[in-house]
Amino acid sequence: MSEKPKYYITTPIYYPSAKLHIGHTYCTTIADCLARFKRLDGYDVFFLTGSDEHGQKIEQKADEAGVTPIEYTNKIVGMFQELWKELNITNDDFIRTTEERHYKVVQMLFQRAYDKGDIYKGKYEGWYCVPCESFWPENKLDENHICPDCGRPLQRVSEEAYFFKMSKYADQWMKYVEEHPDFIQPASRRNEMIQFVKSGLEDLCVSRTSFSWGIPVPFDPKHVVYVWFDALVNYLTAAGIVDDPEKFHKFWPADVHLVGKEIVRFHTIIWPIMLMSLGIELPKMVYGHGWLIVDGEKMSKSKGNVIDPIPLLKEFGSDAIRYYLLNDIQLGQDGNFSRDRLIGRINSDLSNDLGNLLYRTLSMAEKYRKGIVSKGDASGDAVIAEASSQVEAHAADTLRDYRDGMNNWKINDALKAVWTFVRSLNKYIDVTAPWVLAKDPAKAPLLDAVLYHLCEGLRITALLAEPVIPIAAEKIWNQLGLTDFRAALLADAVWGGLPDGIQTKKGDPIFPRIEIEEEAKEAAKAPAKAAPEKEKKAEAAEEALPQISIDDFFRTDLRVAEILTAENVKKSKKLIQMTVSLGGETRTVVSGIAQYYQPADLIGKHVIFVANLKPAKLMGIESQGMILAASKDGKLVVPFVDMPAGSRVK
RNA sequence: CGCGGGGUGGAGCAGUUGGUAGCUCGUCGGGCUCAUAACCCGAAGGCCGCAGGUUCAAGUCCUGCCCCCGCAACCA
Repeated sequence: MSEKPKYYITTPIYYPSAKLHIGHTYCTTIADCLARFKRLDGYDVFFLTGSDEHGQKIEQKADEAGVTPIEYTNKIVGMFQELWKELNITNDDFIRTTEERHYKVVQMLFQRAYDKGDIYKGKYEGWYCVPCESFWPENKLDENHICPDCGRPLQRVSEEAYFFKMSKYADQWMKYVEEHPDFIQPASRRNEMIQFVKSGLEDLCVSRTSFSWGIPVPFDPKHVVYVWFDALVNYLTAAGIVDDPEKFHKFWPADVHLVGKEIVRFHTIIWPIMLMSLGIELPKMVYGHGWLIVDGEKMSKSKGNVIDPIPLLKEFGSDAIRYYLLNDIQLGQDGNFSRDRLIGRINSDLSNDLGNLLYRTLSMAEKYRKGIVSKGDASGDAVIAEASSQVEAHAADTLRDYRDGMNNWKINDALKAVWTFVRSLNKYIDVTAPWVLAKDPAKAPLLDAVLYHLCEGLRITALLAEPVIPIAAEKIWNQLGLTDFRAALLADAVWGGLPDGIQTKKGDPIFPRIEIEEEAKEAAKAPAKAAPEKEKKAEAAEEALPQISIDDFFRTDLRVAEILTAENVKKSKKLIQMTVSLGGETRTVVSGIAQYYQPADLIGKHVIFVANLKPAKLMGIESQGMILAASKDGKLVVPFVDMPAGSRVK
């Protein structure tokens, strides 16, 4: 009686300062696919995701919204959970860092590290740029101590904080990583991290006094625990380190933390060192996946090309999105998300290859055999016998390659193997031509054998496809006349599992084709979810503005301003700093137009200027207003006017 | 010399320890009629960013350069 092997996989816990985008969806989808695969392969799986809810930013956002921080995060975290439901994510737990169970763990572990002498009270000493409001560590500065951003002199400042002795463990870390080459994956990230540690580790600031939305330091409650000692510990909390020692014993260490490349450093350096200090075993692997790029550009709010997965899910269904993300994107590196490609993959792989295979197979079963599929006998025809045994052998090869791919972080290779098999079944139909066999009653055993091979091939395909397209996989299973899909295991994906004489039940196509014309109509109807996302977003934003009264309008003080000076902001690609005259007074303004205008072309020009805009700091420079510009398709044009500086614009 | 990723048929990507350059889509031609205008077969299309070097042999290893894209780091 051997116990089931266990598998503990996590995603990062996401920060609820905004809705999740397709990038988070990508990460969670990968984790879900692996979790489902392991379950299918007989593992006892614990799959964790959650939310990281503390910190100054949440505190501010909640304040702006006029609610308490927990009210704020409740709402956004609810949206996270809704998204995971829509995507068919099978997480076994959802941890929120605001939960009681987590407080206990953080405080206990913080205390433990403190008792051990690895946390000490110190002063956050550093060089501070007042205009930029940012700290700079010594090693980023030269002997002049000027701000790397704005070039102004820095001030030496200090504030009380607790520190964690990272530096103490640098050698131990290096030794561990050398002895565990698989700990950081892929290898390129590992090399990056080794370089980083070689360049020297500094102790980590683990508490703050400047905000209060966090877990209090147990022995010094005016401090709250800062970021990593709070967030990373979630993996222990959920595994039951305090509440459920038996569970913890079973599942810890985690088999893999799946993270985006931007947080690989925290998960592969800070986290292991924390665990070393706490005397807790390290996770077996941290895998850093790449990012999703949208039509060649990184997603960002300012570009307006952030993709919201919800409309996509509503339009195409979770299986299609999952399939696309898992098949079309290379795991270790950045991948391109494109709506056109998504539709292309749905049509060619899901509708044409797989969906149509099921549909035509069951159509023939229905037409020729009233839906009943018997094993038959292929030996009466050399060609059919040969083709049939090839299908059987291919099924076994497919299972092997699929397993290899799934186990080695090559999900797309695994899927490629499955789809090669699917195409071979389509070809098998062509070679055996069942419609010919159906005309000759003497060939009934051959026809049965062919239909059986097709259905059995589809049964195996359904099992292998489950981690990726769970809904469709179950539909295939049920249409074949099978039951209890949820209880099926990968071990059942061997040839011959389909019962003799089973009654199939053809249904509607499992993946209807997406017709391009309909798609265009759909896109026209619903701009927000249509491609190219970029432009549509911009249009939607414009349309979305509510009507305002004339009084509202006059609250904006628009003036003609003359540009007196203009220069590129140092180290900035986008910003131009200008001084402008409003007739009487002059203002400093920073504008993101450097990619479209040369400073020299601006001097002397008269532009429309928002004179009563609240000042804001950009690259450390205070911008006291805004120059109006028209934007379209990512291009900017500043309208010039021929009126004296200071003129009111209305 | 700030850090990192990348340049491979029209598009998007694979190419393990060097050994005949592959896949999907698209295009063109043919086949089939069970099927969701689908499926099957075939073909065209590549100085593997550039230039050197190592080697019997380089997409792959080394050096230099060019170009694109992220981040640091900002579109008020």
